[in-house]
Amino acid sequence: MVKKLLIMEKALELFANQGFEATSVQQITDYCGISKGAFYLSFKSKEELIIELIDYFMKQFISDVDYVVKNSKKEELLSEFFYATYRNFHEHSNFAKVLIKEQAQSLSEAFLLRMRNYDHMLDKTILTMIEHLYSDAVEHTKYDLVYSIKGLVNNYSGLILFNNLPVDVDLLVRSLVEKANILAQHVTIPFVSTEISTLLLRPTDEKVSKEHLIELLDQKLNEFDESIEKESLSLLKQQLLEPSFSSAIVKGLLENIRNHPHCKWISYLLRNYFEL
Amino acid sequence: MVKKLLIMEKALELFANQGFEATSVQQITDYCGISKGAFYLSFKSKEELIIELIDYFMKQFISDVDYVVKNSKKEELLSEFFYATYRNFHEHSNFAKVLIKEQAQSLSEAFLLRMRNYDHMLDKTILTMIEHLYSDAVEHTKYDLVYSIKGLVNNYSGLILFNNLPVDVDLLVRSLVEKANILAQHVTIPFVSTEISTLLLRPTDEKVSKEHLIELLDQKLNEFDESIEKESLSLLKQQLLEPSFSSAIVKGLLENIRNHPHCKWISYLLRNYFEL
DNA sequence: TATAATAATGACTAACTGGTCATTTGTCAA
DNA sequence: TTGACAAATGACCAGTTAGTCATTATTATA
Repeated sequence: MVKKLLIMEKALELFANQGFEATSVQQITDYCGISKGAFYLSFKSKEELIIELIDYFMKQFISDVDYVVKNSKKEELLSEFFYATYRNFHEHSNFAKVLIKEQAQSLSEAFLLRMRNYDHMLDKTILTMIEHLYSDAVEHTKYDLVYSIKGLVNNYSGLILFNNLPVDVDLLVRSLVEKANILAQHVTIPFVSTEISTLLLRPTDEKVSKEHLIELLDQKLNEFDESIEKESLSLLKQQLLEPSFSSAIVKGLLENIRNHPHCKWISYLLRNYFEL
Repeated sequence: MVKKLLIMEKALELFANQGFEATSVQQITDYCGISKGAFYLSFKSKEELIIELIDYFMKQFISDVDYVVKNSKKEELLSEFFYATYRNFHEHSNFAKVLIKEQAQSLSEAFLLRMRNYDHMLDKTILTMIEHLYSDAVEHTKYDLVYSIKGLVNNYSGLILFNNLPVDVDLLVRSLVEKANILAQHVTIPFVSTEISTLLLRPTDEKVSKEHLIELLDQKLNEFDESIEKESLSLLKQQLLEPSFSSAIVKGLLENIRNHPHCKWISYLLRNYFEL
């Protein structure tokens, strides 16, 4: 299983520099110092690799940002959001580069749908943040604001990533916070109206079923040795099967697993399921 | 020569849908209904095709926007800028898609440098616009504003192009104008400072030499039959060799050729050369 | 040590890539 | 009708691609 991560890391590096299409499996295996056959023991195709990469990093990114948004004090919410975003882009800069490069690229339909799905989740998180911050004041402009904020993030990220700019993180965040606030307070003419937003924010995204969550929990339970994490996962499974704990306890249990990289996603899903 | 345009058009369509790397010369020639050999009679390589595409459309785009910026009344300047931008993106939507998709893509070094060059020209035009509009009021934030405005354009363009949104152009422009004005008036914490801008806006771009302009003029003169355009070009060449006309006359001559698609670029270069 | 099970290899395939060039086709004037 | 020239063809080349699989190496178990 460690080999899989090696391949993902090295491949990501190559993708970030040359693009997905322009990087061959041979190049990846050479760069990893493994044989071509070994690659196909870990991934059943080159496309599966890119999809796993997308899943791996987007799940972390979205869980992280969503947690921050839902657990920050109002006065720090916006800056915490931008810090979280920057942190993710910075720590996984190769992935960020691939993301920006390949954003609209065709690749496969499967890839596109997946990306749109994650994008949509991020939209919802940002919308939640905006509603919480400005409530009724931005009723007519909130969807427009979502895209403006995403736009700000994309612009400055691209600028920084592809020009290797020296970054004063605090300045960057202050600058972004100011812009977001300014736009929220002064914009009166939204381009993305409520009508248009219905075209963008697709109506239904499949509700995560209890069964699916339990399946995921079982999977994770097998991965862990005895630990706080394992115990927490086990208790969360109990709560799923028959609710008995108070929401404070559930929240605490989620907190226990939150910081383990392999639990961020399940933690995000459960937090939404329990509506915490 | 008409075949060259056919190839460019059809290839652009494929590039917009599949990306440059993912489109083969075979596909292009099949789509054009010509043989592979015929392709190589028009372009000496696949890369030359993409470079010619970039040149063809970017020259039109930049000349157009630059003209609008330098010839609009102050109160309409911003909206004229956004209209011009939208018009170009809309009329050449396939090129716009390629541009957004392939923006950061590796491709070749030659391609990258070329793109950066055009990008830089656009930056300068936007900067000129901002300085003219807000003068001293944005002294510390103007570089940041350049990237914010470019960001706005990119975001909304991407949104519209890749989601096939129905567009109310007037609304779009009003919305963008408002945002630009709001940012210009309220932003106090620029991320792109004067220092950082020196890293982005490269210091020197080779000054277009008089000889180069004359060469271009001669080239265009051969293309035209007797016409107002040809006469204007000829007079402009005279003016280059030994200035005698007043700037009003020169401006009029430039106006004569401006709208001919093959003259937009030379018109842009001359306008900058004569500092009109 | 012997046996079974798993991990890893890299030569191989079939399909496709950008690009070439001897050959054919089409279009003129004589 | 002929001949000269340009335009267009597509079989072909050498190289690369994603993916396979018989073979070999490594490890664990008894």
